[in-house]
Amino acid sequence: MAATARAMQASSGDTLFDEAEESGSYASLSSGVVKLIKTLEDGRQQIVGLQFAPCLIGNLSAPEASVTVEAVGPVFYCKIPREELDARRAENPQLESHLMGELLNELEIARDTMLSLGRKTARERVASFLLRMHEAGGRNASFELALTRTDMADYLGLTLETVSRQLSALKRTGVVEFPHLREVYVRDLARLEAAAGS
Amino acid sequence: MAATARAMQASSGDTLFDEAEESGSYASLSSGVVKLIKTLEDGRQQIVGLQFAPCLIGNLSAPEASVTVEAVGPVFYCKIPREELDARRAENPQLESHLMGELLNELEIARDTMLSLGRKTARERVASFLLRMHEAGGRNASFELALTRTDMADYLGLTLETVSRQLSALKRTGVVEFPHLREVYVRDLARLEAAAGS
DNA sequence: CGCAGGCTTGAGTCCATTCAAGTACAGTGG
DNA sequence: CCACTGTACTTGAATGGACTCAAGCCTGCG
Repeated sequence: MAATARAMQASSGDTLFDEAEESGSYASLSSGVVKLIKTLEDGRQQIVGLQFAPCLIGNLSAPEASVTVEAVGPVFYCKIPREELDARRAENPQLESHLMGELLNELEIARDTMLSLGRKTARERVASFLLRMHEAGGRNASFELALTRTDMADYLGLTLETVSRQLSALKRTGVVEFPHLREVYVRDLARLEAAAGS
Repeated sequence: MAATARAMQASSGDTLFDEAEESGSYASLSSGVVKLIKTLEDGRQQIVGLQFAPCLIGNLSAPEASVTVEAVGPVFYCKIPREELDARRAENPQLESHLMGELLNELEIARDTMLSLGRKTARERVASFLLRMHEAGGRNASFELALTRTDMADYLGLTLETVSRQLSALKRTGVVEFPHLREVYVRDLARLEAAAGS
């Protein structure tokens, strides 16, 4: 992309940006998935966003990140110096409005997640999550989960045991199958949607 | 402000925009508070945002609102036709970047709320909320709550009984006082912060 | 083949919810 | 001025869903 961009890679669990720490660059994710994490002093943590390639990572308004960004599985990305992208944003309204669109989309997802976290049961949260991954995977009956059970728990505001139990229950009742632990096969989409509770 | 803007007012509980419904205008909030609500089919609802005057209300990317917007107490605002504001945005990069800043701020708040909803206890959520209102009110020891217990519950992902119990507990232990139900007096800020758990 | 990390399952506990009274308070009309 | 009414709020008792703690099981990999 940019002349000064630097190609990088990271493996699962590596930190790309640290909460409240300054960073001189953005990152353009070219392949893989990253999670955005917020942590309480005592270690409890919540995944407040997932980003899939291709996308831009980094706080558009300040050099300090407001979340920790970690790779989920292997990740390829390019570092882009702040000054460079900021200069382009200033002179290119089309880029700015594209970024605005992405931002609005993230806000919308964040608010849906707030509804989930605040008002849905464990069953509904897990089912909604499967449904979203199903849609992200082109509505194919079988798809791959990027996240471990622990990450799902941190994303859904549950414990990993609860996530596991809910997945088992969905499997037991014939709604989905798990050919390979991280692979999901949707057997009864209507019932999965019903379980997600909208 | 704009030549074509129309001054309006609404009372507590009135709906300014309806979820998934098209609207030909934005609203510029000149006084009062509004809540952004998402609702599940069975009626459970979650407040996914609060907006305080002065601010702009409305979906910047599409004419359909993604949330229901309701007045919290009496509210004064101006309707601004979509085309008008959109035209200004296109020709005025400074306005656009101001809006971008507001949006980033909302996203940040949404993510903090996700951490609250997903990982904090009832006590911590209620204490954090009081703390945020305390800060919004200029860190004055006593301040007014804009929300009813029911609204607080919908914002914090709790029931109104739980909110009430937590407030009573904070009062009983001498952390805060409630001279007039909606009025809060912070008696021990350090302990309130401790109860908020960061 | 054995280890380690990820996952499942079980038993018991606890925090928030539900259901149910009962209290405070503002507004209204007699 | 005071009873009346409705809304907001508080408090109690019992329930239940998700959590904690604790084994044990897969499975990929060295």
